[in-house]
Amino acid sequence: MKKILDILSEEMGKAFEAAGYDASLGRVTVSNRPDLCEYQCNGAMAGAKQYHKAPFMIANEVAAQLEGNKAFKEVAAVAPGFLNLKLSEDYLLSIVKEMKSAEKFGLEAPEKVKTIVIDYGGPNVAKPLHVGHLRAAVIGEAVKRMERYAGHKVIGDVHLGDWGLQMGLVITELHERQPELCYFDENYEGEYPVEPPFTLAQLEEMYPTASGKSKVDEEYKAKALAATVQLQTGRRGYRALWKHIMNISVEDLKKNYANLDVDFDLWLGESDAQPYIPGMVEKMKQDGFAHISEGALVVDVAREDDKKEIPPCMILKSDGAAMYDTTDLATILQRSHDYNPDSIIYVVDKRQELHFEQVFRCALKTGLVAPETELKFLGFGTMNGKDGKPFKTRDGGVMRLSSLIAQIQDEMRDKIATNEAISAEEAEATAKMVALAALKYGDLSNQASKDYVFDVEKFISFEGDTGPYILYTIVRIKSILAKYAAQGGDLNAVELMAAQAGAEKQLQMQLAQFNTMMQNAAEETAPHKVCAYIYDLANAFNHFYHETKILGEENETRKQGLIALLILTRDILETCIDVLGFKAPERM
RNA sequence: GUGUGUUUAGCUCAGCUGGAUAGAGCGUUUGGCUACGGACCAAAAGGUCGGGGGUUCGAAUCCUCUAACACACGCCA
Repeated sequence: MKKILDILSEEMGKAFEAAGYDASLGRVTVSNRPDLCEYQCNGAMAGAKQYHKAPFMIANEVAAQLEGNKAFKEVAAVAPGFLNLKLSEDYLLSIVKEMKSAEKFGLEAPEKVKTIVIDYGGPNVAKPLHVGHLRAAVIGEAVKRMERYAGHKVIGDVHLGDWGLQMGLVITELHERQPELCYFDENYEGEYPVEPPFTLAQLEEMYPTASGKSKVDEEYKAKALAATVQLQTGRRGYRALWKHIMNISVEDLKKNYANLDVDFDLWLGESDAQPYIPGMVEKMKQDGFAHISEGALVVDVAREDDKKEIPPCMILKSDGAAMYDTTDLATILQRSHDYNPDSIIYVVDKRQELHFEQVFRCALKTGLVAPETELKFLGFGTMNGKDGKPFKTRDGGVMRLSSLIAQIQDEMRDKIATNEAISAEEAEATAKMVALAALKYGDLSNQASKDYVFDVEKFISFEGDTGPYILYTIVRIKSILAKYAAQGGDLNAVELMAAQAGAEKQLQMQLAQFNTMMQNAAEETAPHKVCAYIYDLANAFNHFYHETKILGEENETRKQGLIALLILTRDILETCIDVLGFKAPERM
């Protein structure tokens, strides 16, 4: 169904036309002066110059044309030329009713259904998830769900970091510790053991140790680099070790992501793009795109009109190994081959923007994807502590994601436990649900591209612009509906009614904005707009709630109308939080 | 050095393709439960929108200069 502002703009456009002006001047927006009107049109002022006429006169002429219009209860021309509008309650009702019966509450299917691959997560195997991975997961998941709700075909890929130097580092460290293992014997021809030679905990400890050593020990680093190349070029024992690392690590990653209610359609990684590398490199050479520069094989991606120098894309390092340019390019080729996507969206730390700029240019230049393919970099900012500096543990270390989540869940459990007589199991489950909402809403309500302050106290608060406040509102609605049903009311037999009071009308108008908001948020891949919307909606509801007697309403028809409004509000709120990636409990 | 981003109330942030008196939350002050969840609601105080210049009937928003901070800038990812 059409968006309410388009419907109103159309009516207004007709009035402009009837008065002898361009219909495009009739654009209607939500009022920024709610004390004066509900909607407004500023077209008279915009058209004043074009028609050499005082804006106020134009506004008056247009207002006269809207005399008796069914959509507007009131149209006022105000100096210097504003058209202040109030909606007819009956007309608003017709819109809200249509919305209620429409699929996806009136959100129209996109003109073209796009196939979108979304690359988020980006965890490195052999390394525990830390807070830095949180934003990618949370934002990526929301964007995935948003685009899917908007009607696109969306494929989420975790894109594991499983093919770089970190693997060489782990292998080297293991060699230092257990050189006798058969994996290191180049003459070994038998089967390798099924059981891995290390546990998850050992693995997680080995990587940072190795990483630390390589930074101070040149020889050690050289070994790790060599091991990386050997792994990539297929050394049997290293591949077997790699497989062990993968198995252990991916299992753990899946568990962690499941805790966040983040799920990927694809668990591919850099290594899966490996088969595409040789052909890709060969073709880049043949087509004359790749050349040797300072010992490495590169593709120039600089352009004449660049404001700054863009370094070339590095296809192979001077030692012949692939690096992240290479795997990202090969991954594009792979995705193009597997899904022929219209769009690939990368939800990645914004500090990698230049790298992806190079990769995108290279992919387009060398023809890895069709020229019309959209390669989109959705960079997110850093999570800072309250001091404004990157988020760390108390002793300055990197905080593991699981610790962070556990901490928030603990605090949430304490809060909920102080309330009512809820069973321990329910309290536990509810605490997890509310904690997740707090965490995700806290992140998503900020613009993704900006750095933001991660303030646990603020996020888990039940007051203000927080996840728990949104959940609280939903739970409150559910509670009333449950009571209504318990009193013998039939939730399926209620019908919306025209608003009778200001707060009720405000609520209906807010509901009517849903499709506008969702389309806009999806087009702009902006989850924070969904957050802003549900916050406004929750406020509109709570305001209405405090003004209106619902279950105590004596007129049965009116009571049913109010219940119907509650149901729609609940449904919209739950749809929105589902898109954001969290859920509301039945009570809390 | 070059480029990108940020700068809006004490703090954390919104502000849609330029429009009326720049909005929220937290914090501060005050008021509201014998109605359906007071984990709520209502109200007040608080801002030369980093600074200068320009475009426009009209600028937080567009252009330009400038300051501070953050980030990035070939063989890690």
